[in-house]
Amino acid sequence: MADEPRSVRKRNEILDAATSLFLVHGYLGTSMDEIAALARVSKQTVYKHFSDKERLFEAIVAAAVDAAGNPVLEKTEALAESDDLAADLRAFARGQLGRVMQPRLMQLRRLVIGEANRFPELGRGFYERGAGRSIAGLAAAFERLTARGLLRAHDPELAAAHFNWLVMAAPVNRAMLLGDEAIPTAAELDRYADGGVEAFLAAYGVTAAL
Amino acid sequence: MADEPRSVRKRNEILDAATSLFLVHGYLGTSMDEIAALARVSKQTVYKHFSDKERLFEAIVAAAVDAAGNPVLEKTEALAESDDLAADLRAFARGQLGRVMQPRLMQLRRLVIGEANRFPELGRGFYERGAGRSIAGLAAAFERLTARGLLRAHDPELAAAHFNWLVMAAPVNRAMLLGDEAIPTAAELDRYADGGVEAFLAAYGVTAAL
Amino acid sequence: MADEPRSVRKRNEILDAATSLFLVHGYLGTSMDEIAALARVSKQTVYKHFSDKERLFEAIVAAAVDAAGNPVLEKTEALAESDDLAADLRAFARGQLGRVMQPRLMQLRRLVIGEANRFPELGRGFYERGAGRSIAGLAAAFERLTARGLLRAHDPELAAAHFNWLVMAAPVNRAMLLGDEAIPTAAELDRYADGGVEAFLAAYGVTAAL
Amino acid sequence: MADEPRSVRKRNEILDAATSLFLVHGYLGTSMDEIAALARVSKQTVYKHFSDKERLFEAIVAAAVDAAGNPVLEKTEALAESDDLAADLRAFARGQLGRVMQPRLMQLRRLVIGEANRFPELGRGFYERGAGRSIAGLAAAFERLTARGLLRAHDPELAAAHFNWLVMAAPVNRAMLLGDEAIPTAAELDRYADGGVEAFLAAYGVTAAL
DNA sequence: CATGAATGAGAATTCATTCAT
DNA sequence: TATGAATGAATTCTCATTCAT
Repeated sequence: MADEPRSVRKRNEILDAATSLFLVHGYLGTSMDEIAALARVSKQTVYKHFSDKERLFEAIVAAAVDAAGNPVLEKTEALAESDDLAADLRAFARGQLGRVMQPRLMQLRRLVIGEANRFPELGRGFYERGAGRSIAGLAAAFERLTARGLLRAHDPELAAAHFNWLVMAAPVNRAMLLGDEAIPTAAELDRYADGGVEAFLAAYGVTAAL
Repeated sequence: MADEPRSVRKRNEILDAATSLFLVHGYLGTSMDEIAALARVSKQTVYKHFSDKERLFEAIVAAAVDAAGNPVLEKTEALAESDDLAADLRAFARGQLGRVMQPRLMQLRRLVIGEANRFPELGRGFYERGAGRSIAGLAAAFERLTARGLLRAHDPELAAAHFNWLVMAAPVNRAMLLGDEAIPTAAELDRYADGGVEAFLAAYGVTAAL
Repeated sequence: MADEPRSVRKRNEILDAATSLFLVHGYLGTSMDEIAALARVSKQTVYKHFSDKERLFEAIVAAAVDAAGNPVLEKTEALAESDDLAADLRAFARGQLGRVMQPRLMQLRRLVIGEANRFPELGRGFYERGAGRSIAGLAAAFERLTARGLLRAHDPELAAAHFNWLVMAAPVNRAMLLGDEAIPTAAELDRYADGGVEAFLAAYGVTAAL
Repeated sequence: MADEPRSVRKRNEILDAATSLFLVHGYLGTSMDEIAALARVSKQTVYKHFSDKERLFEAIVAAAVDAAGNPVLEKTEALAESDDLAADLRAFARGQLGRVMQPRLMQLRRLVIGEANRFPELGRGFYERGAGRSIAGLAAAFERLTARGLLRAHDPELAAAHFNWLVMAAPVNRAMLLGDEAIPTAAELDRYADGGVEAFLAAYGVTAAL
């Protein structure tokens, strides 16, 4: 771990430098010189590892998306077998929202959206690993929960999207447009999550039928 | 009107050219030369009208946001006095979603988000005239509807946000990341709208209580 | 006088504007646009009166040199017939020094020196109407005064140069290099003048021989 | 010495090229392209060594002023202990005048004066290392010589200025305004020097009192 | 006659990329 | 392997000057 080859260490330093620059200044707003300088590496070294600025950028974003992770599948699988759905949905919602609203992820989302014309594949990757995966996982869970009689989701895909965005859309949209200072505190995020879950259960829950 | 002064005509041609270029290639990706060429105007003329690239960009975005309009207030006021809430909400949702999902507006949203670090005021303006205004108008309407016994929105602001994003979030988010080819057809948009309204009424409607 | 033709008035406004700009920013540092704007005249009007930027500049400097005047000849003629040489030399020195040290003239001198490579004739004109003329006038006076036995100037030309620069050189050189804030007060200038005259008389006067 | 690093050699070539161009065409009249071309260096290399045109200019002038030197202090110290004042003053005057009147120094003086508005510090530096230092050194010497009874300089500072300008002012002023062709020959300069010294001694010497 | 526009070049500065060393 | 230099084009912006209207 401390003994990884020089080359790998340099590569990571380049990735780190490039990531923080690209996230803040965008693709065109970041120069290879700045990246090399921040990574304290010669420009040649950068080009040795990444043949292109485009390729470097794509590697950056892919790595950042990966790093952001989205361990939703394990959680939705657990959700499908929940015994206290309201509580478990709340916990799930809080977890997901807190993860998504990290400043770095917000910046990454802005970056990917801003470059969607230039790098369409990045947008697709971001979507698929992000909201797409969440909604797919939720849809499977909601289908199972409906089968178990704990939910009434005739169209599980749609219900999953509704759940996802009831929880996320408002803070995400604000943060996209209003900048990182508009990112709510953890407590506020919890309220967004709880409010979304409450509305979702009112719409799709079975307890309402009592 | 056909006789407006040359100067005004030129100015508009510049604005048009700059808008289409900025929307597609972004701020840094668009050069003043390209703008002048597309407007079939000399660079000097561009600079005589807009002292700066930054100022030209801001003017572009402000004009585009204005042009996008958002005549939500009249509509939410009508909504507040609705006699057939389900139908009227559906109509409202369809109208808003169709308006918001116009390709040009999608591009503008991508642009503003991508440049939010460089031009924070633009993000704020976009938010306030867009989702912000919609939600505010809806909140007022929902408060009135709750008073009239047609809705149960204890927290009208939150209910408004929920309505807005139940209808919009899924297609907007997809289009942001997946590009204009991901913009659904009108029929699909109507389904999104109807599905969102249905979920909203299930959660906040009074008919469920019957 | 109040009724001079429009054209002449405009011409003077252009000259005024150009003068103040050229004096401060130099030839290359001043643009025709700025001149036209400051004169509140269209650029065409500027070009109607002065076919060229070069020609305008030359006209400016010539006019400024003329305006600075140098009414030295009348005074040196009077000097030649002085009955109280010490007092009259002092008065003359003070007058000349005060005239030369006006900020506008200092700026003009800087300008002409700075552009001496580009506009050699301007330097020549400035020299001839300035120090050159003063020294020539003084030389004639000193020759007469020597003939009258009031001075011992075997080489009147050299003595005139010595007089001129004993009085002027120190403050002029300082002001050239140290800027207008280094221009001495009137009282200080008088001391420079008196000191120069005193040294001159010690070197060239006849009273010392008593 | 022949083996100095490439980088240093390039830097010096840039400095040389920039100096000769700036001296002749001034700050605005010289372009970075011309400098790079004359130095046979790419523009990037220029910018890698000097981040700015302004900074390059300042470096040029500072280096030129330094290179001009002004080893006046040693000489004035020797002067203070002179046994043959007239001869030593003449030698000193001839040396200083010859040094100051070098064409390159004249050009530098014109440049600094012409840019005194844009670069005030350069004017100050030039003054302090030039006339200012000379006069200060002379003043100290004259004070000592007065104490030794070889001179009558009640106000040594003023006497020093008088000496300096009696020798220098006429040719310097002519050369400033009339261009390098007006620079006198060495023989003429010697006559200027001798004439100045003679007048100075007539005014401030003690032999006159015999 | 005077304004707005056009021209065409040139300014400073920066860029991504590649070649020497 | 990595540094400095080179390249060659592109960027924003300004300039002097000239047409049209």
